[in-house]
Amino acid sequence: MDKDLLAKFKAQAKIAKALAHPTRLFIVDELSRNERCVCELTEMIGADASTVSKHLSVLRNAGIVNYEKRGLSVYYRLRFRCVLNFFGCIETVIKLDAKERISIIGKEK
Amino acid sequence: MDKDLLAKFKAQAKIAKALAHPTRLFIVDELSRNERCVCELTEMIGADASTVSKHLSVLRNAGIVNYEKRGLSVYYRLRFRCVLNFFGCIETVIKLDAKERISIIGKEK
DNA sequence: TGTTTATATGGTTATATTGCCAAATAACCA
DNA sequence: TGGTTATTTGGCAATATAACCATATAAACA
Repeated sequence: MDKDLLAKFKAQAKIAKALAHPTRLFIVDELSRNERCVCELTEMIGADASTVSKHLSVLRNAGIVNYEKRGLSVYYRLRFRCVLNFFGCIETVIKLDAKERISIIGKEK
Repeated sequence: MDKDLLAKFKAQAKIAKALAHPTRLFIVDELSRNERCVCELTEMIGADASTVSKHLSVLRNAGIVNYEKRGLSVYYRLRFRCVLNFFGCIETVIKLDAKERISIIGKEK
């Protein structure tokens, strides 16, 4: 595979990977409505604060979110709303998949 | 987190995860132009055929690709072109990120 | 039937990811 | 200054992923 092409796909994969976790998708979804501090997200998610912080660092590292410290809290924001477009498509995949699965029941080995 | 919401994000994460590898992104990109058999993809990618086959099984499993056996070969096709929309956004993230990184050089600790 | 070719699967090893706890850092306030 | 709260970081154990080799399956054809 061509070197430049490979670099492009590596960069893309990094971002897809950053989104590839239920907790991080929840965070992105939540941030699409409002900025949120870590403690709010931690409360909503119900995991250890350090776990949430690490998920946020993955999103930060991929360039998907921004943050701003105000007082004791760190507020995170979505940097690109277009990330959300992805999910429209994903929903298509999931729904069609569910439909086909129903029509296929009993046909699979 | 709500149970249904969690299930939704798990389903979405499965698809994002399936896309989160350079080789699989290459495959999706290639299939967006044309159907391809495993041997063609293997040739282009330059990895072991078993490795490519496993990547394809990940994409199959996530519902992203379809396949059809003809003779000795198995031809894979993209099931949803909308998956490609994602990459427009990803490119935005990557490019803006590169720009900002340049303007930040020397400012990072 | 036996051989060849294309794919898929099982097994193994190396590496990466996840989640928690404990400890460090940083801002605020008494 | 010392204490409190919010967040991040380091470390560790459990689990998942990726790549290869060897093997199994399946179609084509002599």
